[in-house]
Amino acid sequence: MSNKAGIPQGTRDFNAVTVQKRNYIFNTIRSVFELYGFQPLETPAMENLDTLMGKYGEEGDKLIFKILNNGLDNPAKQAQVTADFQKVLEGKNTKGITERALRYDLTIPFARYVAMNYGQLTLPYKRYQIQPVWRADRPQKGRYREFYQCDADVVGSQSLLNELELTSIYATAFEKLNLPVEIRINNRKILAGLAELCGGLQVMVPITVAIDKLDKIGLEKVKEELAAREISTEQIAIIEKYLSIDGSNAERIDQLKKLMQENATALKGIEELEYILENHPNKNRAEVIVDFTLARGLNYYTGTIFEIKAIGAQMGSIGGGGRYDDLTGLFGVPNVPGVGISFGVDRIYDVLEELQLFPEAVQKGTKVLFFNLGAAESKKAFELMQDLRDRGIACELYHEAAKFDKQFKYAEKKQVPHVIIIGNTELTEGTCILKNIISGGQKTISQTELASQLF
RNA sequence: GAGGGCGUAGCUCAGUUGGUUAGAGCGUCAGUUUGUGGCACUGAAGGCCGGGGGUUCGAGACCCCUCGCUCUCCCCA
Repeated sequence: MSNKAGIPQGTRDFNAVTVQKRNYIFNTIRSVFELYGFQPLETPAMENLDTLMGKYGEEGDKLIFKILNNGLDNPAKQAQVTADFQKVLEGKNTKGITERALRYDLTIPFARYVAMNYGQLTLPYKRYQIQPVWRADRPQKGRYREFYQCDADVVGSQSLLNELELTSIYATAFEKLNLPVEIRINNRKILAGLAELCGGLQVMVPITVAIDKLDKIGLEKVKEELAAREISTEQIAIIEKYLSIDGSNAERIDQLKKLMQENATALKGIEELEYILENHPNKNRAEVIVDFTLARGLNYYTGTIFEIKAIGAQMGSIGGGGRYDDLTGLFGVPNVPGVGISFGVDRIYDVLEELQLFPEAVQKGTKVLFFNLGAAESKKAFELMQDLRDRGIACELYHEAAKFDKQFKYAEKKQVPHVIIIGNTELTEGTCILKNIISGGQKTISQTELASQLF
């Protein structure tokens, strides 16, 4: 096996059928975004490394794909490059070696864009963005190094109406995709309140990291992890109570209120949560479930957080998002609140495939194949084919004069439903044979009749 | 970052305790069949058995290294 062809780990080629199925997902989500008044935005595949570093936590920084600078082999710069590379070996980033990176998500580039164009934007600015992102992760099931995100964010508005809209977008889009999901929501203020009860905001991150793992590692392991992070026995007891909250949404909120007592931060979070539960408009389309153990990794969230779980499929979350108070502050424009959601298209694809929920009509291709039975015949066929194309019907003429056998097999493999045969006889008579590949039936019609034929 | 599994024809995979010329199905091409496909039959092409080293009279198989793919954990969509 010489020169084996290959593509980078964690990336994929998409064949015709796959692209069509993916477009079905993209188009569905895009149409819902636009229905809710969101406008498209596209940003470059690469960003300045500075823009991305430090935004996704320590783990995230390691997963950013960095782009090597050009011209490192320039002999004149050799001493500097050698010194810079030494820094890289020590684990430091340096502009001498790399100053650009592939985007890691769509939210930070969006924040960068808002900061750069703040004066020109009509606020609140509602944008959607559908583009690939790259992560230097170890690929595995449902995890790729190149994958698409579909984000919708609103910046410049504190209003909880935005949360209602985004909840509704989730419900509507997944209903259109015919995919049953549960929308889990929580509020970072509740988690902050819990942290306040357990020693202060500085323990919020370790607490959220630990409780986020509850359904994976179980209560005992979570408690062990908390203890390892110097959280006292009484405080762990509070967290245990917090985690044991159960029942319907109303029951859960009730229990939480008792636990949180007079904590103002938590009460604010609960109030926001209740508002969304009471007012979101598409209750019949998807279930919204309060999940106090939901934390989400990204540390810029400050209010409502969302996560989407497909019902009946073995898959991690297929979407998520939340509210952030000050995303653009990192780029010099403070006090711009926002809230956003994201759809994980690649995972949605895998789930739709697993549950066989793609509609038949997604696959579309050539409708009519003209047989090629010689020079004069194919010339006429070409003419007639162009008329059909002008009517918007997808057609092909077989690429060379070949035996029937081959032309039929071509039509079958490409699942072309109709073939038109123009041979010697038909050419002189001004007719053509119209054959349905699926039924096998055929009829001879005049070439002029073809213009009114439906396919 | 940690740990499993797998690399044999274009694809999916067999290949016995190590044994002589490495197989099947699908696909491709040709023919049965120069104007009617799917089916069937016949035939052909197609392999440094991922790469390198070692053990052995002998390695696709055993050992070491290496590269690639895949899955799990961490983390995430």
